Amino acid sequence: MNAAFDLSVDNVVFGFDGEQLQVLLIRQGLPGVDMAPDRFHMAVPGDLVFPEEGLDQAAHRILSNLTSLDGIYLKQFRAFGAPDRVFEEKDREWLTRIRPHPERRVVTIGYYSLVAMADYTPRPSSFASRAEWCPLSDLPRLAFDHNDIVKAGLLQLREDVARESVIFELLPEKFTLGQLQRLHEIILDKDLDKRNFRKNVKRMEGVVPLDEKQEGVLHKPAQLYTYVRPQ
Amino acid sequence: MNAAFDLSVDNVVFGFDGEQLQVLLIRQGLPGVDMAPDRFHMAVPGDLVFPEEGLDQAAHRILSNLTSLDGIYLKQFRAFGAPDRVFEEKDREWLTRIRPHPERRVVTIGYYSLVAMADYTPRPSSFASRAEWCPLSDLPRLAFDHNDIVKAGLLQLREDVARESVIFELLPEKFTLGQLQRLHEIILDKDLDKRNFRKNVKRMEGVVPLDEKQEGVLHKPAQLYTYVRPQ
DNA sequence: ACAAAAGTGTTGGAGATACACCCATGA
DNA sequence: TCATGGGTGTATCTCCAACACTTTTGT
Repeated sequence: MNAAFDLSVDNVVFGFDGEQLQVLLIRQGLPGVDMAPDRFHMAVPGDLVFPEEGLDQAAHRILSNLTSLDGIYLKQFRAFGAPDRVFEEKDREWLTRIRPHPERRVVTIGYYSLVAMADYTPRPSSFASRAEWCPLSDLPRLAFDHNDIVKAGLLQLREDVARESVIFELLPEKFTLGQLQRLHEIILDKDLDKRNFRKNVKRMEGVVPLDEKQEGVLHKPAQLYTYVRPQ
Repeated sequence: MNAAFDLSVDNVVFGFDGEQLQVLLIRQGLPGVDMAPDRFHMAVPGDLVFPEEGLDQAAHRILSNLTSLDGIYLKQFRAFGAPDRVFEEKDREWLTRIRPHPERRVVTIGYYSLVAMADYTPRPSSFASRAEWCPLSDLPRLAFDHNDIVKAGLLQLREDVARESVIFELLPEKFTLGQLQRLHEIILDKDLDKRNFRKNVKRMEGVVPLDEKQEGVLHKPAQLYTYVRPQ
């Protein structure tokens, strides 16, 4: 009855390269230790919440520590608390080496975040010996229940794209309507009609054309747009 | 750095009486102790998660314990983890008397649930010395951050009403289209046109007319309907 | 000249909105 | 007979889906 939990935050960071959605993964290693290749897992960047820290605050701190990504959009989407979240032997081993209370049950709060890959290059640090983008369509087996967490994050993203204007976080500051459309198509996983899509964009607040065109492309250069948050 | 958290679940239970939305509250008392009236708070039914228990499971168990409501719709909507969630003196005092580790920071997972008030009469037990319905429009100051939790639960409910067919959980087994419309109006907080609303219902799966009419009302009795979950 | 993506309008159908009157019952 | 909510249809408008050709650039 003397329940004590560890609390963590896991960030599903989506990036967009103009082609496909990617997820930011870290390699769970130990500082200064070379591990056998089958002894670690890839994972979503997450860590324990500090005793005196709010959840959103923790999510930002942890993401910044592990990937040097700062001031980005982060949204809590769900708690994951199955008692058997940590079920693989090598996950348990890793916890034993890095956590003060490795046996403790840990409940995690899932956040998703969006990043324009062009604008940010993540730099690993701390216990993440590498941080890298991985195409969503090609995810490996991840640590703990992180495959579920990514899947749930994607579902939430899909729902949010329609209502909020979250999506612009994934684009560089200057973008073409083609990029915007491709991104919609990828997130919603369905094809959209170009002319209809452009009509909708015209009706949309905040998408403003610049006095600038694409350069260095091997086709007709597109008009560049930017997004200014309404109000 | 030796973080240990308590983890709880709080259930925002919405009920509908045909007139307005209500929320189920418990009076946080101590078993067998008469407390001065200003020494307790009303609260949403919640309690600590057991060490070996899943979150959804805990939500059901706790709700059942505190209110004798079983097998009802429950949906996780958000975690609340501000470090200062417990800031009132009397909340702290209450925790001291009832919790093994009253000083521990507690993070709570918010669930909302829906109940047809006509079909369920909650019965209090355990440390809730009373469970009662309270109109949403007339909420008192609640314990901890429970006012925020209720507000967030309502927002989530609003979003879910359109997509899912959650709403029928709030109605008795047999209901009139008038009741269904009023419920929509209350949840969405806007007036709907009767004829248009009825057209939409006709297009909706699962709403089937019964061979029965309202009785004992002082106006033209309405056709009764029931909801059968599609498939 | 060719390849590759950008850009541009119209039409038909479905769904949303707005609107006003008669009906059945209990008191 | 009156008060109360139940029940019904039509016209208009807006939004959505379907559809094909010309333009501009780099190679």
